[in-house]
Amino acid sequence: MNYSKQREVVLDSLKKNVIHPTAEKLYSIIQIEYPEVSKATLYRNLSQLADAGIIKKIDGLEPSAHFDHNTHPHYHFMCEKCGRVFDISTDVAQNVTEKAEQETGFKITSHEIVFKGLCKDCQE
Amino acid sequence: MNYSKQREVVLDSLKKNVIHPTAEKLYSIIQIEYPEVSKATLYRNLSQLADAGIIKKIDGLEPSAHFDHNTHPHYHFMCEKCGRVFDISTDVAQNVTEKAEQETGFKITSHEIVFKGLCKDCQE
DNA sequence: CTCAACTTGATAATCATTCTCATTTTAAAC
DNA sequence: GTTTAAAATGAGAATGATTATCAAGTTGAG
Repeated sequence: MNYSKQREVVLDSLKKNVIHPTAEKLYSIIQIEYPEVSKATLYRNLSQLADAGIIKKIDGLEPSAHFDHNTHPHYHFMCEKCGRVFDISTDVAQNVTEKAEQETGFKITSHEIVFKGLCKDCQE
Repeated sequence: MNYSKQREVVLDSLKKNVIHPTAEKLYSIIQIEYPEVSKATLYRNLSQLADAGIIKKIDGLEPSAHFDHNTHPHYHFMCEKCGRVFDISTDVAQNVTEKAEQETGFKITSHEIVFKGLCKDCQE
């Protein structure tokens, strides 16, 4: 991957926005300061960065993909009221890969847990 | 929900096809025997049945949604080679909801785990 | 049987994303 | 610093999945 100003902007903006934004959300954020980044470039760079393991695409949050600059293992929680996405520690489900491999005989390379419900703020 | 022949066909076809088909896959299956079921009706009924809790939409298997007639709690595994989706017992991750609620203070109403890797057949 | 609510098929519309391609930028080699 | 091939870009077209629209047909309680 060669350097490009636009890719730098995409990655920096994702790092600055810990809200696990969707591509569209990130696009609108970037537009404010860097209107020179096109939508095609944004999508292109999001997949490239994800392929390179520099960012992570969060599955399970359809209809549109969310992205996370934190590639350390962790799970996610999405509040069904405010829509915000929070990180959940892997502590909540230990050795799941091992257990699932034992139980099935499958070779598991990745897994993802998505919780849904109400965040603290929205419970009130 | 009133009765309709088409809805019956959709539900029966999903029950007969344990492969966790996508909407499009199910459409092509249904077309063979019941060409009178339109795509709009299929999509409409899939969401209605899912809203009613009669079937379940499996998230995390983008880009298109998969459906499951088994609404009992269980997880999923998708083989990255053959694309098949298998059920995984909830044994592999016990008390995750409780643990996550304790850790975060969020009210969790649902969660989903999707594993990816190679199924038994594809490991050879 | 009647009638309002529900459902349908056909198709248009929408949304998210990917693709195309001519132009521009990057960076390694000279 | 010039050359050059590979990489990256912007604009917009194209695609795929899904949802919306709406006139016409179906269902079921009274």
